[in-house]
Amino acid sequence: MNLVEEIKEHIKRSIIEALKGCKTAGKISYEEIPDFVIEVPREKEHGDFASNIAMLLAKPAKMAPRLIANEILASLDITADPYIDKLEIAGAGFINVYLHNNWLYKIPNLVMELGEDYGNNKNTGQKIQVEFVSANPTGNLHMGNARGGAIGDSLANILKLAGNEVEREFYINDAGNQIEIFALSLEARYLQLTGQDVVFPDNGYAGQDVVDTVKELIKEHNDILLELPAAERRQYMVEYAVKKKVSYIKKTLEGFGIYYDVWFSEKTLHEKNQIAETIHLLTEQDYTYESDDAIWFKSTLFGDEKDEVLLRSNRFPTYFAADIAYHQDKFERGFDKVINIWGADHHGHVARMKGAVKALGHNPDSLDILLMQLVRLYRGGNIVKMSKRTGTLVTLDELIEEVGKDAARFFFVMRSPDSHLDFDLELAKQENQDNTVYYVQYAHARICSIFRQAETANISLPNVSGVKVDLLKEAEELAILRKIADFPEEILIAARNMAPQRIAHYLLDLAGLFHSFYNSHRVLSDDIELQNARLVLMDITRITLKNALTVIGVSAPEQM
RNA sequence: GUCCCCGUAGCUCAGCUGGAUAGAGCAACGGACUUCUAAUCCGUAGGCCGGGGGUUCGAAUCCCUCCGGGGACGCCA
Repeated sequence: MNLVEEIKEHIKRSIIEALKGCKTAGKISYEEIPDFVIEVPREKEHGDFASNIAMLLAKPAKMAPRLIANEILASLDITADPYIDKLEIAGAGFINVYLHNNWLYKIPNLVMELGEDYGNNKNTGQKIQVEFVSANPTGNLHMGNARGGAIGDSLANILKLAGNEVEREFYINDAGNQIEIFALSLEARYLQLTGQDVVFPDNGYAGQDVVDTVKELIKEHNDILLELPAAERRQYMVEYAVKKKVSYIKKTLEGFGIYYDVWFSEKTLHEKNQIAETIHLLTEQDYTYESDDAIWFKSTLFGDEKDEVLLRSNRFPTYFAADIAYHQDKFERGFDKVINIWGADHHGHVARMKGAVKALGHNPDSLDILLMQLVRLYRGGNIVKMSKRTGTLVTLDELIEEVGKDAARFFFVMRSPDSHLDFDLELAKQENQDNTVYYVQYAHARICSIFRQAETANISLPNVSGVKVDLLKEAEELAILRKIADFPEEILIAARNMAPQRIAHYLLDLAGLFHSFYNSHRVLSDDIELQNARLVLMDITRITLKNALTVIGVSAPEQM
């Protein structure tokens, strides 16, 4: 249920009706009605909504915008209109729409009725998959994964509220080159730990966590390892380590409030021969060729700068080949839209991935890739170079430990995915007190406190149906109602633009309006009817804050 | 060299499908607690939206170009 959208549609329909009337009467001549908007003006003095129709129609109708607006208003009868109170022409030809306040008084009932579902929009029938984080199971999660996690999970929540069926998926890169290197790293550590003098591979995973994993392995299964031939031992170790890493990743992400529907193993693509089949499909369409002993995809046909290797000269598939097979699998599973959250360092991969999707006969627009700029980590003003291979990184676990889940998620999601992010851990810790997430959480806690206070005085939340909500006439009260009314619309915009940061900013706005209200008016008072109306206002504010916080994975504490 | 992202208040960043007088937090300055949590509020100050050109009735927003910062360009993933 989205009241704002409903009213916008109502205004739009009314204007279109009026225009048609004008055309029939010969007052305005036009071929087609341009795609105009009903928007919320920045300035409150410009009404509740405004439309730009007259300006857009000026050229085709060969008429001054203000004259067009005049004609529209003249043929628009609003005397019995359920929402519109007043219309006026302003500026270059804007039509400003003023509503009766009564539409805002529908909000309390609506929010109370929907509760935690408030914010939900009507079903689109679309099935969307969001794939995010998908970190290699060869090491710990780092800051970039943390940002991807915060953005991906929030976006999935937003898309759900926007009326879509949503699935979250984690792609486990448990095959290919880096797994080979991982295996060699494990083996080297194993041999070192059992007293042999071996050189650690140059490009190996040097992190302490690899050593720890091997130590655990030795402790649990050394008897098996001793018996196995080298190649089988390596295989055994890597399977053990990947399993450990995946379960660690899962646990850490759950600690960050992220739960996946599907954990998809790259290895299964190899095992089920899906990569070969996909390459075969491309070859059938004549999109591949052989050169230098390798098999290439003609990605230049799809706007890429150069062709890409699918099968190396050693006949091992590249990561790209596996990824094409993976996307083929996704589309075969029937998603209307597939969204990937990638680090910006993968941007070169976008054009050829879309090309491959198109080559396979799918609409490339049904694949959306949200590129997220990388996180640079600082500690006390000094940049920290992060590398899994050298083992110098700050893990997501450490981040949660140092900064806290709520602050970290809010921080990541507050900024646009497009913006480069410098994260100074020292600063984040120091700023803990001033962190904006607490401003929002405090608003929620304060409302809960009012209800605790009420309870000690034996005052309880009245049933909304018996409450005179039209007693809420103060500017601060109306502003809160208006903001709450906007929530479902805000979800739609955030979904359309894949912009989770909008929800964080919405929360700051709503919390700010609440704090202003709190400082100028009292909820609990001798005026029982007004008190009841305000208790309802507080409760729907609390519900909306909580729902929006839930969207971005931040908790709504009852006390602080 | 080619491609991607960014450049908005002292700092960190918002700004929707182009819309009317440019927004928030922090920092600065001045105020507000006998009353539901002062982790709050109210007020003041702070801007050539990197520069230039173009499209448009209208540009922070779209296009071109230049400057500055970051990143990607492998039979790695």
